[in-house]
Amino acid sequence: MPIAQRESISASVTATKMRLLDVSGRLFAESGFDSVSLRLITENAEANLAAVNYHFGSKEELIAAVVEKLVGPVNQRRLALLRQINLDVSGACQSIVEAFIDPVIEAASRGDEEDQKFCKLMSRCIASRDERITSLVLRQFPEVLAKFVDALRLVCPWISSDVAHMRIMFMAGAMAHSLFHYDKLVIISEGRCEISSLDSLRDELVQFISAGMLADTSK
Amino acid sequence: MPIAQRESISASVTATKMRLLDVSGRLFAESGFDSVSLRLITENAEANLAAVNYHFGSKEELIAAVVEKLVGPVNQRRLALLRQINLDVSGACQSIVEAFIDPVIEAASRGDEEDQKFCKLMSRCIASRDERITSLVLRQFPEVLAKFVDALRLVCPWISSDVAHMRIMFMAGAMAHSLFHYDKLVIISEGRCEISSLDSLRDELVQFISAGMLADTSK
DNA sequence: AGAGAATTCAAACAAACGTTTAATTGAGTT
DNA sequence: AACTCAATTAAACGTTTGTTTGAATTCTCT
Repeated sequence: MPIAQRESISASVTATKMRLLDVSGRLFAESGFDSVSLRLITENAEANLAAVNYHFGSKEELIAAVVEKLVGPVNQRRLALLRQINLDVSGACQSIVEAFIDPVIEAASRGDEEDQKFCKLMSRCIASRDERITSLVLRQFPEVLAKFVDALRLVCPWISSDVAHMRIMFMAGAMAHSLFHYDKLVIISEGRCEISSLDSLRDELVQFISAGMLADTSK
Repeated sequence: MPIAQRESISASVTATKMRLLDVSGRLFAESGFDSVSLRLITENAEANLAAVNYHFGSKEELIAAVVEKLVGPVNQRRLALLRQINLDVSGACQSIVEAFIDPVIEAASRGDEEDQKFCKLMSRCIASRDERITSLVLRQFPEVLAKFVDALRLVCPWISSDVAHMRIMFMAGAMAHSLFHYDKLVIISEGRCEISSLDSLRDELVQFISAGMLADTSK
């Protein structure tokens, strides 16, 4: 039924196309990109099986659309937050770490979906082991990496360029891993670790990584 | 009727079976567990297509064999190293971190294969997003987690149980992520970061994580 | 209302997958 | 030499996958 077609004639994005994007993201978060079939997607989106190929061309292009829609805004927000930091004040290192992490937490909390789903999908993008995914994600990442390395080395002059690059990688890994698995911590710890909210996870991540960033081997 | 029977004679492991295990590990490291077909495995192992089902029962059991053969010894070595640590001396925190990381580095360097392949496979096991894999890996992990949490809290009494659990998770994430992606750092950094050996990566990991472990929020 | 583009639909496609089957080999035992 | 049984082989099985097709339907605009 034509209800929401009041606006935007030329730049029209079909309701079905948006539904496919939305459902795909939710299913990809749960089971990964490969495990989710087009049949499962189109059934959940109440669309025809051929809808994905019609609107996106192929499953691969659907995945690309989901990934880029997800990581693009996050990286832009990271750069925006980084620009706002006064690198001269003490605590600037923690601000850098927050500029990297908070865009993900914000996006997760802002979403109409549950936080978990978003975190899992984001984690699958950041730390994917699939070359087809990483090539999509890493396309935007060189700029982010370079800017954060520069900022980090301004705040911590004793860190070499190589070490700075590695530490950014450590940060990404710690974040991606814990974003994906933090809800399992209760089980793995056999009840010894209580459920932690996403916000408390964020706080601990910032503390841990900030301390790691400030580490001085030569000291 | 061929039956994939449990090894009544424990010493008898066929040459074909060992070749399948070896080739599977190498291929799984490159492309992941799902993407590698039994046909590709058996061709590379110069065995018949039915060989996997004959010797292991199913592909799933082959994966389980590969995973357990890989992560089992590493976890045992972790616990052994942890027991040897004198938790009273200064620098004990770094020793704990080393006890977690070094077994992986040792196994990678000891292998007859290239380091990269081993690291990628190990990383796929540790930080897998596939429930079927994580359930295998995490079976042994509660003991490791509990022991490392206890040791960490002895050395850093100001850390709560919840925070200790999270920091172990951060450590695993930083390690797994960098083990898998460190060889890509040259490309992502657009040449600004030189190739780093596995040993130098290990040293920086230890420095970074040790500092993170020692972080004191209340300070 | 009617022409034309855009979308949806059911059906079929070829390819790849893990698994199973039945026949065959080959060394060790009686 | 006949028998045994684990191991290997070629071939086929039934599913599932992404993709394509052509007709039917719905929407847009004059």
